[in-house]
Amino acid sequence: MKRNAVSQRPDRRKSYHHGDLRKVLLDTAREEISARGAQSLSMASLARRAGVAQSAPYRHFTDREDLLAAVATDGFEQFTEILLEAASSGDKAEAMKRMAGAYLVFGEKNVELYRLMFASGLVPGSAPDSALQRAAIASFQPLLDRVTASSPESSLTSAHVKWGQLHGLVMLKADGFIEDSIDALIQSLGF
Amino acid sequence: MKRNAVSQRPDRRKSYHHGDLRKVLLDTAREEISARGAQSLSMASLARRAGVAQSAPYRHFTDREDLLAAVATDGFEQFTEILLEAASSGDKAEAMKRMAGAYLVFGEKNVELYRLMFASGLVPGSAPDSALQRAAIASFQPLLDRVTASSPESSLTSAHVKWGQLHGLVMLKADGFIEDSIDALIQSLGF
DNA sequence: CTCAAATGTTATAAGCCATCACATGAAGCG
DNA sequence: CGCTTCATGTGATGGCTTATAACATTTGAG
Repeated sequence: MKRNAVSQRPDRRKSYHHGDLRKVLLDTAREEISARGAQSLSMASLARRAGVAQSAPYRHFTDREDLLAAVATDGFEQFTEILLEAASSGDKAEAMKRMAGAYLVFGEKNVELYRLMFASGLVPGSAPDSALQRAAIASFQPLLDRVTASSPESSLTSAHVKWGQLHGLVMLKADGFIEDSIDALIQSLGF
Repeated sequence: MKRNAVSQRPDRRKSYHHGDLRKVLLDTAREEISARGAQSLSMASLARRAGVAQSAPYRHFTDREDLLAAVATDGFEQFTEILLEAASSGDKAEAMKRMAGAYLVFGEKNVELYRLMFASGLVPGSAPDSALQRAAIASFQPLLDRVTASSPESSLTSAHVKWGQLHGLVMLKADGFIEDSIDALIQSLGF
Protein backbone atom coordinates (compact mmCIF):
# COMPACT_ATOMS: atom_id res chain seq x y z
CA MET A 1 0.00 0.00 0.00
CA LYS A 2 1.56 3.23 -1.09
CA ARG A 3 -0.75 4.96 1.32
CA ASN A 4 1.10 3.64 4.28
CA ALA A 5 4.42 4.78 3.00
CA VAL A 6 3.33 8.39 2.98
CA SER A 7 3.67 8.96 6.68
CA GLN A 8 3.01 12.62 6.18
CA ARG A 9 -0.32 12.37 7.80
CA PRO A 10 -2.78 9.73 8.97
CA ASP A 11 -4.72 10.45 5.85
CA ARG A 12 -8.33 11.02 6.60
CA ARG A 13 -8.76 11.56 2.89
CA LYS A 14 -10.07 8.51 1.13
CA SER A 15 -9.60 9.37 -2.48
CA TYR A 16 -6.53 10.42 -4.34
CA HIS A 17 -8.37 13.52 -5.33
CA HIS A 18 -9.19 15.70 -2.42
CA GLY A 19 -12.28 16.95 -4.13
CA ASP A 20 -12.62 20.20 -2.28
CA LEU A 21 -9.14 21.46 -1.92
CA ARG A 22 -9.65 24.96 -3.18
CA LYS A 23 -12.31 25.70 -0.62
CA VAL A 24 -10.34 24.06 2.17
CA LEU A 25 -7.29 26.09 1.29
CA LEU A 26 -9.22 29.32 1.33
CA ASP A 27 -10.88 28.51 4.61
CA THR A 28 -7.64 27.51 6.25
CA ALA A 29 -5.95 30.57 4.87
CA ARG A 30 -8.66 32.81 6.28
CA GLU A 31 -8.25 31.18 9.66
CA GLU A 32 -4.50 31.47 9.67
CA ILE A 33 -4.58 35.05 8.44
CA SER A 34 -7.10 36.05 11.02
CA ALA A 35 -5.02 34.40 13.73
CA ARG A 36 -1.50 35.36 12.75
CA GLY A 37 -1.65 37.74 9.83
CA ALA A 38 -1.12 37.22 6.15
CA GLN A 39 2.62 37.56 6.49
CA SER A 40 2.98 34.34 8.37
CA LEU A 41 0.96 32.34 5.91
CA SER A 42 2.92 29.92 3.80
CA MET A 43 1.76 27.76 0.96
CA ALA A 44 3.68 24.91 2.46
CA SER A 45 2.01 25.04 5.84
CA LEU A 46 -1.32 25.45 4.15
CA ALA A 47 -0.73 22.28 2.20
CA ARG A 48 0.33 20.46 5.36
CA ARG A 49 -2.76 21.57 7.20
CA ALA A 50 -4.90 20.37 4.33
CA GLY A 51 -3.05 17.07 4.25
CA VAL A 52 -1.87 17.35 0.68
CA ALA A 53 1.46 17.65 -1.03
CA GLN A 54 3.21 20.99 -0.97
CA SER A 55 2.69 21.45 -4.65
CA ALA A 56 -1.02 20.78 -4.62
CA PRO A 57 -2.14 24.32 -3.81
CA TYR A 58 -0.48 25.50 -6.99
CA ARG A 59 -3.12 23.66 -8.95
CA HIS A 60 -5.66 26.12 -7.61
CA PHE A 61 -3.67 29.30 -7.20
CA THR A 62 -0.89 30.33 -9.52
CA ASP A 63 0.88 32.10 -6.73
CA ARG A 64 0.95 32.78 -3.05
CA GLU A 65 -0.13 36.25 -4.05
CA ASP A 66 -2.95 34.83 -6.09
CA LEU A 67 -4.29 33.03 -3.06
CA LEU A 68 -4.00 36.12 -0.92
CA ALA A 69 -5.80 38.09 -3.58
CA ALA A 70 -8.64 35.61 -3.46
CA VAL A 71 -8.96 36.02 0.29
CA ALA A 72 -8.77 39.78 -0.03
CA THR A 73 -11.43 39.83 -2.71
CA ASP A 74 -13.68 37.85 -0.49
CA GLY A 75 -12.98 40.28 2.31
CA PHE A 76 -13.96 43.23 0.19
CA GLU A 77 -17.21 41.55 -0.70
CA GLN A 78 -18.12 40.96 2.93
CA PHE A 79 -17.08 44.50 3.69
CA THR A 80 -19.28 45.93 0.97
CA GLU A 81 -22.30 44.07 2.23
CA ILE A 82 -21.78 45.32 5.75
CA LEU A 83 -21.40 48.89 4.62
CA LEU A 84 -24.47 48.68 2.41
CA GLU A 85 -26.53 47.34 5.21
CA ALA A 86 -25.40 50.03 7.60
CA ALA A 87 -26.17 52.70 5.06
CA SER A 88 -29.66 51.50 4.27
CA SER A 89 -31.03 50.71 7.73
CA GLY A 90 -32.43 53.37 10.02
CA ASP A 91 -33.06 56.99 9.31
CA LYS A 92 -31.21 58.96 6.73
CA ALA A 93 -29.64 61.60 8.94
CA GLU A 94 -27.68 59.07 10.87
CA ALA A 95 -26.70 56.94 7.91
CA MET A 96 -23.20 58.34 7.65
CA LYS A 97 -22.56 57.83 11.31
CA ARG A 98 -23.77 54.26 11.11
CA MET A 99 -21.59 53.57 8.12
CA ALA A 100 -18.59 54.98 9.92
CA GLY A 101 -19.36 52.78 12.89
CA ALA A 102 -19.75 49.73 10.73
CA TYR A 103 -16.49 50.54 9.00
CA LEU A 104 -14.55 50.82 12.21
CA VAL A 105 -16.16 47.74 13.69
CA PHE A 106 -15.31 45.69 10.65
CA GLY A 107 -11.76 46.90 10.85
CA GLU A 108 -11.48 46.04 14.49
CA LYS A 109 -13.04 42.62 14.17
CA ASN A 110 -10.99 41.68 11.13
CA VAL A 111 -7.71 43.41 11.74
CA GLU A 112 -5.53 41.12 9.73
CA LEU A 113 -8.00 40.60 6.94
CA TYR A 114 -8.47 44.33 6.65
CA ARG A 115 -4.74 44.79 6.59
CA LEU A 116 -4.42 42.27 3.81
CA MET A 117 -7.19 43.89 1.79
CA PHE A 118 -5.40 47.18 1.80
CA ALA A 119 -1.94 45.72 1.71
CA SER A 120 0.55 47.25 -0.60
CA GLY A 121 0.58 46.26 -4.17
CA LEU A 122 -2.30 43.88 -4.21
CA VAL A 123 -4.88 46.12 -5.72
CA PRO A 124 -2.81 48.42 -7.89
CA GLY A 125 -0.53 45.55 -8.86
CA SER A 126 -3.32 43.28 -9.89
CA ALA A 127 -4.52 43.11 -13.44
CA PRO A 128 -6.41 46.27 -14.33
CA ASP A 129 -9.69 44.48 -14.20
CA SER A 130 -9.15 41.74 -11.70
CA ALA A 131 -11.84 40.55 -9.36
CA LEU A 132 -9.87 42.05 -6.53
CA GLN A 133 -9.78 45.42 -8.10
CA ARG A 134 -13.47 45.39 -8.85
CA ALA A 135 -14.33 44.25 -5.35
CA ALA A 136 -12.18 46.97 -3.84
CA ILE A 137 -13.79 49.67 -5.91
CA ALA A 138 -17.23 48.35 -5.07
CA SER A 139 -16.42 48.67 -1.38
CA PHE A 140 -15.89 52.35 -1.75
CA GLN A 141 -19.17 52.91 -3.53
CA PRO A 142 -21.54 52.91 -0.51
CA LEU A 143 -19.49 55.56 1.20
CA LEU A 144 -19.33 57.63 -1.94
CA ASP A 145 -23.05 57.36 -2.49
CA ARG A 146 -23.80 58.47 1.02
CA VAL A 147 -21.55 61.48 0.77
CA THR A 148 -22.94 62.68 -2.52
CA ALA A 149 -26.47 61.98 -1.35
CA SER A 150 -26.17 64.25 1.65
CA SER A 151 -24.35 67.03 -0.17
CA PRO A 152 -24.56 66.67 -3.94
CA GLU A 153 -22.14 69.48 -4.61
CA SER A 154 -19.37 67.78 -2.65
CA SER A 155 -16.41 66.62 -4.62
CA LEU A 156 -15.11 63.13 -5.04
CA THR A 157 -12.11 64.29 -3.11
CA SER A 158 -14.19 65.01 -0.04
CA ALA A 159 -15.46 61.45 -0.11
CA HIS A 160 -11.87 60.32 -0.38
CA VAL A 161 -11.03 62.36 2.66
CA LYS A 162 -13.78 60.70 4.67
CA TRP A 163 -12.57 57.34 3.51
CA GLY A 164 -9.04 58.23 4.44
CA GLN A 165 -10.19 59.24 7.88
CA LEU A 166 -11.82 55.91 8.55
CA HIS A 167 -9.02 53.96 6.94
CA GLY A 168 -6.41 55.78 8.96
CA LEU A 169 -8.20 55.17 12.22
CA VAL A 170 -8.57 51.48 11.51
CA MET A 171 -4.90 51.17 10.67
CA LEU A 172 -3.65 53.18 13.62
CA LYS A 173 -5.76 51.05 15.89
CA ALA A 174 -4.66 47.87 14.15
CA ASP A 175 -1.03 48.76 14.60
CA GLY A 176 -1.47 49.71 18.22
CA PHE A 177 -0.77 53.41 17.85
CA ILE A 178 -4.05 54.48 19.34
CA GLU A 179 -6.44 52.77 21.69
CA ASP A 180 -9.52 54.92 21.69
CA SER A 181 -12.84 53.12 21.70
CA ILE A 182 -14.82 53.13 18.52
CA ASP A 183 -17.57 55.10 20.20
CA ALA A 184 -15.18 57.82 21.25
CA LEU A 185 -13.75 58.00 17.76
CA ILE A 186 -17.13 58.31 16.13
CA GLN A 187 -17.98 61.02 18.61
CA SER A 188 -14.94 62.99 17.52
CA LEU A 189 -15.39 62.31 13.85
CA GLY A 190 -18.09 64.85 13.32
CA PHE A 191 -20.03 62.84 10.78
CA MET B 1 46.63 34.29 -0.76
CA LYS B 2 43.33 33.27 0.59
CA ARG B 3 41.91 36.47 -0.84
CA ASN B 4 42.06 35.08 -4.34
CA ALA B 5 40.19 31.98 -3.40
CA VAL B 6 37.14 33.90 -2.29
CA SER B 7 35.75 34.51 -5.75
CA GLN B 8 32.63 35.94 -4.23
CA ARG B 9 33.57 39.37 -5.34
CA PRO B 10 36.52 41.23 -6.77
CA ASP B 11 36.99 42.60 -3.30
CA ARG B 12 37.45 46.30 -3.35
CA ARG B 13 37.79 46.08 0.39
CA LYS B 14 41.36 46.13 1.55
CA SER B 15 41.07 45.00 5.09
CA TYR B 16 39.44 41.97 6.55
CA HIS B 17 37.38 44.25 8.70
CA HIS B 18 35.07 46.39 6.73
CA GLY B 19 35.23 49.14 9.29
CA ASP B 20 31.97 50.81 8.46
CA LEU B 21 29.64 47.99 7.75
CA ARG B 22 26.78 49.04 9.95
CA LYS B 23 26.46 52.37 8.25
CA VAL B 24 26.82 50.87 4.80
CA LEU B 25 24.13 48.33 5.56
CA LEU B 26 21.73 50.99 6.76
CA ASP B 27 22.37 53.20 3.78
CA THR B 28 21.96 50.38 1.32
CA ALA B 29 18.85 49.24 3.10
CA ARG B 30 17.33 52.70 2.88
CA GLU B 31 18.06 52.80 -0.81
CA GLU B 32 16.61 49.41 -1.47
CA ILE B 33 13.54 50.07 0.65
CA SER B 34 12.90 53.37 -1.02
CA ALA B 35 13.25 51.75 -4.41
CA ARG B 36 11.44 48.46 -3.95
CA GLY B 37 9.86 48.42 -0.52
CA ALA B 38 10.88 46.80 2.70
CA GLN B 39 9.32 43.52 1.73
CA SER B 40 11.82 42.88 -1.00
CA LEU B 41 14.79 43.56 1.22
CA SER B 42 16.82 40.53 2.16
CA MET B 43 19.74 40.29 4.52
CA ALA B 44 21.49 38.16 1.97
CA SER B 45 21.25 40.65 -0.86
CA LEU B 46 22.26 43.40 1.50
CA ALA B 47 25.38 41.50 2.40
CA ARG B 48 26.13 40.88 -1.25
CA ARG B 49 25.75 44.53 -2.11
CA ALA B 50 28.10 45.42 0.71
CA GLY B 51 30.59 42.81 -0.45
CA VAL B 52 30.63 40.84 2.77
CA ALA B 53 29.62 37.35 3.78
CA GLN B 54 25.94 36.64 4.31
CA SER B 55 26.42 36.26 7.99
CA ALA B 56 28.22 39.55 8.50
CA PRO B 57 25.12 41.73 8.90
CA TYR B 58 24.10 39.66 11.87
CA ARG B 59 27.03 41.11 13.77
CA HIS B 60 25.29 44.45 13.64
CA PHE B 61 21.63 43.54 13.71
CA THR B 62 20.24 40.61 15.58
CA ASP B 63 17.49 40.18 13.06
CA ARG B 64 16.13 41.27 9.78
CA GLU B 65 13.45 42.92 11.86
CA ASP B 66 16.04 44.62 13.97
CA LEU B 67 17.56 46.21 10.92
CA LEU B 68 14.19 47.31 9.64
CA ALA B 69 13.43 48.79 13.03
CA ALA B 70 16.61 50.82 12.83
CA VAL B 71 15.61 52.22 9.46
CA ALA B 72 12.12 52.93 10.72
CA THR B 73 13.42 54.69 13.81
CA ASP B 74 15.53 56.87 11.63
CA GLY B 75 12.50 57.59 9.49
CA PHE B 76 10.48 58.69 12.48
CA GLU B 77 13.23 61.05 13.51
CA GLN B 78 13.32 62.71 10.11
CA PHE B 79 9.57 62.85 10.14
CA THR B 80 9.46 64.53 13.53
CA GLU B 81 11.87 67.21 12.43
CA ILE B 82 9.87 67.98 9.36
CA LEU B 83 6.64 68.25 11.29
CA LEU B 84 8.22 70.44 13.93
CA GLU B 85 9.57 72.76 11.35
CA ALA B 86 6.25 73.04 9.59
CA ALA B 87 4.48 73.75 12.84
CA SER B 88 6.85 76.47 13.97
CA SER B 89 7.34 78.46 10.80
CA GLY B 90 4.85 81.04 9.63
CA ASP B 91 1.80 82.36 11.37
CA LYS B 92 -0.10 80.46 13.95
CA ALA B 93 -3.48 80.27 12.27
CA GLU B 94 -2.11 78.33 9.37
CA ALA B 95 0.16 76.08 11.39
CA MET B 96 -2.18 73.12 11.31
CA LYS B 97 -2.62 73.39 7.60
CA ARG B 98 1.11 73.55 7.08
CA MET B 99 1.66 70.53 9.26
CA ALA B 100 -0.94 68.60 7.34
CA GLY B 101 0.76 69.56 4.13
CA ALA B 102 4.15 68.54 5.42
CA TYR B 103 2.70 65.26 6.62
CA LEU B 104 1.21 64.41 3.27
CA VAL B 105 4.28 65.49 1.37
CA PHE B 106 6.54 63.37 3.53
CA GLY B 107 4.27 60.43 2.95
CA GLU B 108 4.28 60.94 -0.76
CA LYS B 109 8.00 61.42 -1.06
CA ASN B 110 8.84 58.47 1.15
CA VAL B 111 6.09 56.03 0.39
CA GLU B 112 7.94 52.88 1.24
CA LEU B 113 9.73 54.28 4.23
CA TYR B 114 6.46 55.60 5.59
CA ARG B 115 4.88 52.24 5.03
CA LEU B 116 7.67 50.55 6.90
CA MET B 117 7.43 52.99 9.78
CA PHE B 118 3.82 52.18 10.30
CA ALA B 119 4.10 48.56 9.32
CA SER B 120 2.35 46.05 11.42
CA GLY B 121 3.96 44.81 14.52
CA LEU B 122 7.10 46.86 14.51
CA VAL B 123 6.12 49.44 17.04
CA PRO B 124 3.79 47.51 19.30
CA GLY B 125 5.93 44.42 19.00
CA SER B 126 9.12 46.17 19.91
CA ALA B 127 10.32 46.30 23.47
CA PRO B 128 8.14 48.61 25.49
CA ASP B 129 10.82 51.23 25.55
CA SER B 130 12.70 50.67 22.35
CA ALA B 131 14.19 53.48 20.35
CA LEU B 132 11.63 52.78 17.69
CA GLN B 133 8.76 53.15 20.05
CA ARG B 134 10.09 56.38 21.49
CA ALA B 135 10.74 57.81 18.05
CA ALA B 136 7.24 56.92 16.92
CA ILE B 137 5.63 58.55 19.91
CA ALA B 138 7.77 61.63 19.46
CA SER B 139 6.49 61.93 15.91
CA PHE B 140 2.97 62.30 17.14
CA GLN B 141 3.83 65.01 19.61
CA PRO B 142 3.97 68.01 17.25
CA LEU B 143 0.53 67.25 15.93
CA LEU B 144 -0.84 66.78 19.40
CA ASP B 145 0.69 70.04 20.59
CA ARG B 146 -0.81 71.96 17.73
CA VAL B 147 -4.26 70.56 18.31
CA THR B 148 -4.31 71.26 22.03
CA ALA B 149 -2.76 74.67 21.44
CA SER B 150 -5.56 75.80 19.18
CA SER B 151 -8.37 74.31 21.25
CA PRO B 152 -7.23 73.38 24.75
CA GLU B 153 -10.47 71.68 25.63
CA SER B 154 -10.12 69.21 22.79
CA SER B 155 -9.57 65.63 23.73
CA LEU B 156 -6.65 63.42 22.94
CA THR B 157 -9.06 61.46 20.84
CA SER B 158 -9.69 64.38 18.56
CA ALA B 159 -5.97 64.65 17.93
CA HIS B 160 -5.96 60.96 17.15
CA VAL B 161 -8.72 61.52 14.67
CA LYS B 162 -6.74 64.19 12.89
CA TRP B 163 -3.74 61.90 12.83
CA GLY B 164 -5.86 59.10 11.48
CA GLN B 165 -7.12 61.32 8.74
CA LEU B 166 -3.63 62.18 7.55
CA HIS B 167 -2.38 58.65 7.98
CA GLY B 168 -5.28 57.24 6.05
CA LEU B 169 -4.81 59.60 3.17
CA VAL B 170 -1.12 58.82 2.94
CA MET B 171 -1.83 55.11 2.92
CA LEU B 172 -4.66 55.27 0.42
CA LYS B 173 -2.46 57.27 -1.87
CA ALA B 174 0.49 54.98 -1.29
CA ASP B 175 -1.55 51.95 -2.19
CA GLY B 176 -3.02 53.58 -5.26
CA PHE B 177 -6.61 53.77 -4.09
CA ILE B 178 -6.89 57.50 -4.55
CA GLU B 179 -5.02 59.89 -6.75
CA ASP B 180 -6.05 63.31 -5.56
CA SER B 181 -3.35 65.92 -5.40
CA ILE B 182 -2.11 66.93 -2.00
CA ASP B 183 -3.42 70.43 -2.50
CA ALA B 184 -6.90 69.16 -3.24
CA LEU B 185 -6.82 66.95 -0.17
CA ILE B 186 -5.74 69.74 2.12
CA GLN B 187 -8.49 71.87 0.67
CA SER B 188 -11.06 69.27 1.61
CA LEU B 189 -9.55 68.54 4.98
CA GLY B 190 -11.00 71.54 6.72
CA PHE B 191 -7.98 72.16 8.93
C1' DC C 1 -15.41 2.53 -22.89
C1' DT C 2 -11.83 5.51 -23.81
C1' DC C 3 -9.11 9.38 -23.64
C1' DA C 4 -8.27 14.03 -22.28
C1' DA C 5 -8.43 17.32 -18.65
C1' DA C 6 -8.24 18.17 -13.82
C1' DT C 7 -6.07 17.38 -9.80
C1' DG C 8 -2.69 15.25 -6.76
C1' DT C 9 2.26 13.33 -5.91
C1' DT C 10 7.31 13.11 -5.77
C1' DA C 11 11.51 15.30 -6.62
C1' DT C 12 14.13 19.17 -7.13
C1' DA C 13 16.28 23.90 -7.75
C1' DA C 14 17.04 28.20 -5.81
C1' DG C 15 16.69 31.65 -2.25
C1' DC C 16 16.41 33.22 2.40
C1' DC C 17 17.07 33.43 7.64
C1' DA C 18 19.70 32.42 11.33
C1' DT C 19 23.35 30.13 13.87
C1' DC C 20 27.81 27.77 14.72
C1' DA C 21 32.69 27.27 14.91
C1' DC C 22 36.53 29.48 13.36
C1' DA C 23 39.68 33.46 11.53
C1' DT C 24 41.50 37.97 11.70
C1' DG C 25 42.64 42.28 13.13
C1' DA C 26 42.52 46.28 16.45
C1' DA C 27 42.91 48.15 20.90
C1' DG C 28 44.32 48.16 25.43
C1' DC C 29 47.53 46.66 28.94
C1' DG C 30 51.62 45.13 31.02
C1' DC D 1 57.04 45.85 22.18
C1' DG D 2 54.37 41.74 22.67
C1' DC D 3 50.24 39.49 24.42
C1' DT D 4 45.58 38.96 25.14
C1' DT D 5 40.94 39.92 24.41
C1' DC D 6 37.00 41.51 22.03
C1' DA D 7 34.66 43.05 17.98
C1' DT D 8 33.88 41.90 13.50
C1' DG D 9 34.13 39.07 9.36
C1' DT D 10 34.11 34.14 7.00
C1' DG D 11 32.46 29.49 5.63
C1' DA D 12 29.51 25.97 6.28
C1' DT D 13 25.20 24.36 7.46
C1' DG D 14 20.14 23.32 8.72
C1' DG D 15 15.71 24.19 7.95
C1' DC D 16 12.27 26.71 5.94
C1' DT D 17 10.03 28.68 1.83
C1' DT D 18 8.40 29.40 -3.22
C1' DA D 19 7.88 27.52 -7.49
C1' DT D 20 8.38 24.21 -11.35
C1' DA D 21 8.72 19.75 -13.76
C1' DA D 22 7.68 15.10 -14.66
C1' DC D 23 4.77 11.57 -13.43
C1' DA D 24 0.23 9.30 -11.41
C1' DT D 25 -4.61 8.86 -10.71
C1' DT D 26 -9.43 10.09 -11.18
C1' DT D 27 -13.26 11.98 -13.39
C1' DG D 28 -16.20 13.10 -16.80
C1' DA D 29 -17.41 13.98 -21.80
C1' DG D 30 -18.29 12.03 -25.91
